[in-house]
Amino acid sequence: MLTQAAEDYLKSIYKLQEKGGKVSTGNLAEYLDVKPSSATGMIKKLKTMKLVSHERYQGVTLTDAGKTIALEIIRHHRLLELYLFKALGVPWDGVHEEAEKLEHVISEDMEARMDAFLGYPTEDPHGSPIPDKNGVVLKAPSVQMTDLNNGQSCVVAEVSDDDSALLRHLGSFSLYPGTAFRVIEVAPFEGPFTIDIAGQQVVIGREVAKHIFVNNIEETDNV
Amino acid sequence: MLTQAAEDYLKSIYKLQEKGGKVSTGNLAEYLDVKPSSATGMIKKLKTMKLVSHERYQGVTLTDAGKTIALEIIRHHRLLELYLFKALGVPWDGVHEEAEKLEHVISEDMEARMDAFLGYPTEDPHGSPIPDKNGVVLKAPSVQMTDLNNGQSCVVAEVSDDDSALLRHLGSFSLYPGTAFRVIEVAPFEGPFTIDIAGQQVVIGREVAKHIFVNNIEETDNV
DNA sequence: TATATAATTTAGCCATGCCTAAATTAATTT
DNA sequence: AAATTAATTTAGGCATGGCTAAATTATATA
Repeated sequence: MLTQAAEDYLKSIYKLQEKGGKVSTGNLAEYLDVKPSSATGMIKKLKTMKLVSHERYQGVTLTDAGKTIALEIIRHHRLLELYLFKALGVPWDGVHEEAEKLEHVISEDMEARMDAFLGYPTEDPHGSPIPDKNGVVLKAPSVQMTDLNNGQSCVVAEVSDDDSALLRHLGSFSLYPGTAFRVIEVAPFEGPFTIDIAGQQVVIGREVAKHIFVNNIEETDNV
Repeated sequence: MLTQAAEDYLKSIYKLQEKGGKVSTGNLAEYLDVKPSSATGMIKKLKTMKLVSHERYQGVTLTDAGKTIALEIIRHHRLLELYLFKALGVPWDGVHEEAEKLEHVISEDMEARMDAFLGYPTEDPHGSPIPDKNGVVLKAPSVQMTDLNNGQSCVVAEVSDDDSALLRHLGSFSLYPGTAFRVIEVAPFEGPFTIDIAGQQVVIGREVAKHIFVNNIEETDNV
């Protein structure tokens, strides 16, 4: 069995790899809120376990074995988020923190029972894909909200799950995955977005919009 | 926040204290499957935290603060056992192992949500009392099955939760808490018990009977 | 009471995983 | 290309919580 710390490193490498491409010691350390020297140490250990590849100063890559474990942990996390949300009514801005601890601890049996209870779901409450039991992830293509233009309509696909305050903010506008909205105006000079959600006009700051991903984009006539 | 190890020590001290009275370093170490010297070390640490009292060679006692934490962990454990059993259908011989890991990790919020979901229960699936949120335990008095005599009828009150094979064995006779049975014969010389459960005759070994506690004892006529 | 035995504690080591500070290597600027 | 700056790694330390082996203290036996 891997330690919790090792699992967290693998998960983080997977997520950084997914976003940015190359994963440096420094990026990884920053993401995990540890010092670079600590990351170096763990990378060395994971390498001896053949869970990552690494050449000095070159960045880390997950091996197939490492990726399998990373996806297993991510699956646990997202199944737990959805389970806590649906079965216990934990608010969507609280499920991440709870899942972060539970993900390392649940058995395969419990994973399977939650999966069945939830009807073999494919998305967590923030719209992130839940890898299936074989580690297969199907992520619908989506676009960062900051790439939208005036007059476009779309549906929220996914939002960041790790910032509780952000989630409460989005929740106050009902900006959940599945919610449709229309861009009324993008303020110039990297300004905020004014959008229409179910007839309500709402202003979304640019920094917030970076954490929102959408799909089903359509051009609509201005009102 | 306490470490998981420290929580396990407090819980174990509470349980040993409950059964036997004096808790020695050796007993504690054996119960936790560590060496006595390891127990000494942790006892010292818990003492500096004022969670236990201890004088060299005299045995350990929980302070009020230590007892509060022990009961909190036991509450988590038993609520989890019942929750896993009722909400996820985990078999009763599997809930202990799972709860053993989860008990250290769930939040107060999750504890409260499970408690509400279950209707503020007072007993886990093995008949052990669930301390309430203030740490109050109400344990109905019960008698070890080995103290029963021929012709007595009773109801199963509680069984040990930590031996999975034993639980499967008991389950095969439907010997759950709440199940009534009548003692047909106690074999002499510390022999096994022959009992009647719902018309079925079953032989229960003495060692097994030591793990079963009963109440509502009545004398009945022999058939 | 003296001695043997059993329980407990101390001393010192190991692995994990974090840290700081210093050294090394790579990348960038002049 | 040389020098500066940035990234990474190494070296050595700390806390946790195990371990073994040796010393100590208590208990039981002769």
